[in-house]
Amino acid sequence: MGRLWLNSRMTSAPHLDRQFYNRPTLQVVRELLGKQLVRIENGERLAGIIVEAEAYIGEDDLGCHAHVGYTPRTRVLYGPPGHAYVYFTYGNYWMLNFVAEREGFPAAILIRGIVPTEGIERIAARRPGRPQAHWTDGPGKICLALAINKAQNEVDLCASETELFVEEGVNIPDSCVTTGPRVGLNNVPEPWKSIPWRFMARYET
DNA sequence: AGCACGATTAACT
DNA sequence: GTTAATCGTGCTC
Repeated sequence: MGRLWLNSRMTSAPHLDRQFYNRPTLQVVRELLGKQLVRIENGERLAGIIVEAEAYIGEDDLGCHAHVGYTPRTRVLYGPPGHAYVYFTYGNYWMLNFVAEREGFPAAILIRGIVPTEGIERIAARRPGRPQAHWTDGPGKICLALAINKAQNEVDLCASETELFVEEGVNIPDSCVTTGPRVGLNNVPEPWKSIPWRFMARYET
């Protein structure tokens, strides 16, 4: 895959709109593969192609934070789609999610892997001493690399002037997509522990 | 007020 | 493969 065409005319690349997120979560996750995540930091674009994501769908999903219902933490999940849900875990790491489905139904997509495309030097500076292949190959690493934390929680991904959004990227054919159980749900009962809501793209730069 | 646990990472054996 | 680090969240007392 060559250089992304939109790099040379980025000002014309539109944010994905709210209707993109206002759909069944599994459909949104699949279509997010290959899209470009963009973080505007001090006017500079930091970006990467999304290659791994997971779905967390509703209060019935015991792996989803919304299984505890409406709390201060899960409030954003019940809000309108197309917003960021950023939470803190393991005492160290931030996790970036996108809210999906209609307002009132709590669902989110965890961004687990991206391939950096823009702002490489700034990203590298935040991942000192580590090989490029491991800069953004985990949900906590993405937030470190792109300077995402609680300040980005509840950010509107669809607003015209937003610091975080998704735009068109590259096509990922079905032949390059694999699915499997979500990661890290060790104490979650079946079937939620093993349901194949993790989506991964084979993507060669 | 105290407790158990976590949608992880990096370092270690 | 195993494990420590580290603290916000939600639950119990």
